[in-house]
Amino acid sequence: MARQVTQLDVARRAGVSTATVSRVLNGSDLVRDDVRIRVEAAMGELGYIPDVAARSLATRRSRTLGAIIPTLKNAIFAEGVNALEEAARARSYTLLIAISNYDPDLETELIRRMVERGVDGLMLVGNHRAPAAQDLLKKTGLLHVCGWSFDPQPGTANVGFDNAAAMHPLVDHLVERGHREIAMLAANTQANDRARDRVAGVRARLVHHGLELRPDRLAEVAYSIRDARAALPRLLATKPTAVICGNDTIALGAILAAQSAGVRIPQDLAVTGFDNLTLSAEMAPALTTMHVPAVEMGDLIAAALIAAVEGGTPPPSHKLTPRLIVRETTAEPAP
Amino acid sequence: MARQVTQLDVARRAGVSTATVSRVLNGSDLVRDDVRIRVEAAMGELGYIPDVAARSLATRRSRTLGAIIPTLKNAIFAEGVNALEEAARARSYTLLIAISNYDPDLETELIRRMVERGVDGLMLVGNHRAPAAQDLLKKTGLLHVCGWSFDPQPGTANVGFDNAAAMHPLVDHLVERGHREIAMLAANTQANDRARDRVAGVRARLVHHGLELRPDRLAEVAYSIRDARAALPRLLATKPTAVICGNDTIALGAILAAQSAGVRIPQDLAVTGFDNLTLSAEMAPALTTMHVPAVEMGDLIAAALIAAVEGGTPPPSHKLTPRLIVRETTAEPAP
DNA sequence: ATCTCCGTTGTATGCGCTTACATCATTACT
DNA sequence: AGTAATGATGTAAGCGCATACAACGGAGAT
Repeated sequence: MARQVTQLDVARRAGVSTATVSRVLNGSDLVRDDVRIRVEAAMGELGYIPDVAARSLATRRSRTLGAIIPTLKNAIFAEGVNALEEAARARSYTLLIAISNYDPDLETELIRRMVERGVDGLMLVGNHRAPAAQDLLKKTGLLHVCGWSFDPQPGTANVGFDNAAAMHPLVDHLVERGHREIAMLAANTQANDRARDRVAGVRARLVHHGLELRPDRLAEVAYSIRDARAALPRLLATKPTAVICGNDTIALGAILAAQSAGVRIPQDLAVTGFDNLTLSAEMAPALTTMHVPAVEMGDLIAAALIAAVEGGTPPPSHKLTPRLIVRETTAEPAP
Repeated sequence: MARQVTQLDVARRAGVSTATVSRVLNGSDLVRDDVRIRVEAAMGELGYIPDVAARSLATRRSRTLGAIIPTLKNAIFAEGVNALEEAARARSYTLLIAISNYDPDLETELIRRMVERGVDGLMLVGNHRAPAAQDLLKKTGLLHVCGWSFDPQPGTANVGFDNAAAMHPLVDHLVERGHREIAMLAANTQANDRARDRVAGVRARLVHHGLELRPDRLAEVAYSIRDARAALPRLLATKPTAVICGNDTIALGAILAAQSAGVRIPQDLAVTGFDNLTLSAEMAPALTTMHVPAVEMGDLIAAALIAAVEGGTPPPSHKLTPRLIVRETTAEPAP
C-alpha cells in the first residue's frame, strides 16, 4: 500500500505551506478564496484524507465520543445508542462503543480504554459503578454523562429519569383500578441500580397507598423472555391480581407464561411493562407500560457532551419523564 | 485539568529512558525484570495511561475496528455488533460504529470517516455499495470484510451466507408440506442486496419446483411490524396458503394481521420468517424460520479482520449456513 | 589480559498535524 | 510619501510515542 497522502503533498501540489492546507481543512477564514480553491482542488486530486491520530495528538481532541453500555441485546439500549450515534454524527463526532455485560470491573477497564483512546466525552449507563471507576473519572477529568438514571451526584451529570418515581404512575394506575394484591417481577438488581430503583419505587408507592410488596411477591429474573416465563408460576402461587414487570421483555415472558397456564390477561391478571418497545404496542393484548424516551435521551446526551467539550463547561443534567401508556394488559381485577 | 502523565514522567520516576518505558508497555522481552518492575510501579503510582493517538501516529496502527451497519434498531444487527465488540475486545481492539440508515451515499461518507479515524479493519454489511465507496476501499487499501452476504468478489472478503440459497430450505419445506400457492412479504429491496437476494432465492426455488412467484403475490415493506401488518391483506386477497417473510419482524407483523383478520395460523396460512430472533421461539405460535448465526458471524469477522491486520494477509472469506428451524407456524395447507 | 558477542539501555528521529509567532504584502490614514 | 494597521502566508516547534541505531557492560572465549 502506497504511502499515505499527507498535508505536505497537498501543500506542494497547491504551491502553499502545510499551515495553509491545515487552515483550509479547518475552515479558517484567513485563507484567500483563490488559494482555498487551489488547495481544495489539490486535496481532491490527490485523494487526501486527513489523519485523525495526528490531529488528535496536536489538538488534544479526538472528535470521538464513547459509550459504555451493559449490552446491545436489550433493544432499549440499542435504540439509545442508535440515537446517540446519529446525534454525534450530525455534529461530526464518531462513536466508540464498548459493552460491559453489567460487570462493574469490566466497566472500569473499559473506561480506562476510553481514556486511552482519548474520547472527548463518555456516556455511561446508570449511576452506580466501582470506586476505581469513580476515581478514574475524577483523576482524568473525563467529561461524562450517565444516562438512564436521574439522581445527579456532585461531579456527574445525568440525562435520564428517576427510576423509582417512574414506577409510581404504574402503581397508581393499578391501585386506582382496584388492585390490592400486586406482585413484581423485577430485572436482576445486583449491579443494576435502575432495576433496584424500580423495585424501591414500587415498594414505596405501594406503602403510600397503604399496601405492601410482600417478599414472596417479588421475584428477580434475567433480561429474557424465557427466564421471566419460568419465574411467573412462583408469583402466581401467591394469588396476585396484578404483576408489575421490570421491563417489557420480562412482561412479555410473564404474559406468555400466564397464557399458557390458562390465566387470562387482563381479567385474571393485569400485567405492566417498562420501556415501551415497538413490539409492545403491536402484540395482543397490547402492553400497558411506561414509555422511555430513549431516542430523546441519546440526542440529549450527545448534545450535552459535545456542548461541554466545545464550551469547556461541565455537561448539564437533564431530567426526563417516562409517561404511562395504558393499553390492554391492565383492567379492574375480577370481583 | 492537569497535564497528562506521559512516558517521560514515568521514565523519570523509574530512572530510565522513555524507550525502556515504551518497551515495558509493549511487552518487549529485552527489559530486565527488576527494571520492568520498577517501571510498572512508576506507572501505577502516577496513574499513567498511554495515549493511543500518539501510539497510532508512531505505529500507523490504531487497534481499532470499524463497523458500518444499516441500523441498530434491527435486533439481528444489534446482536451481530454485540458479538463483534466482544470478539474485538477480547483481542484488545476497540470498536467504532456508524449507522448508514441503508443510505449508500452516507455509507460512503462513513467509510471515509473510518479511514480518517485510522481503523485497522472495517466491517460492512452486504456486498452492494456506491462506486465511490468501492474506489475508496481500493485506493486506501483499507482491510474490510462484508458480512451478512456470501458472494465474494475479487478484492472483498465475505463472512456470511448466500441470501438466495438460504431461502431454499424454506421453500422446500413448504412445498414438501403440499403448498403450491406461495406469497412473499419481502423487506425493501432498494439499497438492500440481501433483501433482493432473498426474493430471487424464493423465486428461483419455486421455479425449481415447477411453481412461480406471481407478481401480485410479492409485496415489499419496511422493517417494521406495523408496515408488515398493513401489507398482509393485499397478499391475502390472492389466496395464498403460505407466505414467506423477509425476516422475523415482518413475519410477526404478518401473523398479527392474520390473527386479527380471523385467519388461523398455520391451518389457514403458513408463515415463515428469517433471522430467528429470541422472540420467535417464544411467541405463540412459535415461528418457523431460518436461524442466522449472528454471533458466530461477529466472532468470525473480528477474527478475520484482526488476523489480516496482524498477519499482513488479506482477510479470509467464510461461508456460513443458516439452518431451517421448523416450529408451529407451518403445516400442511387445509385441504 | 584482550577481544567478541550478546543482552540491555539510551539517544534521537519522525509519525502528520496544529498553531504561536514571524514575515511580508496591502491598504488606510496622516 | 511615510507609517500603522490589517490580512494572508510561511516557519518551526511541539503533541506522546515507537524504534533504528548507538552505546555500554559483562560473560565467555582465546
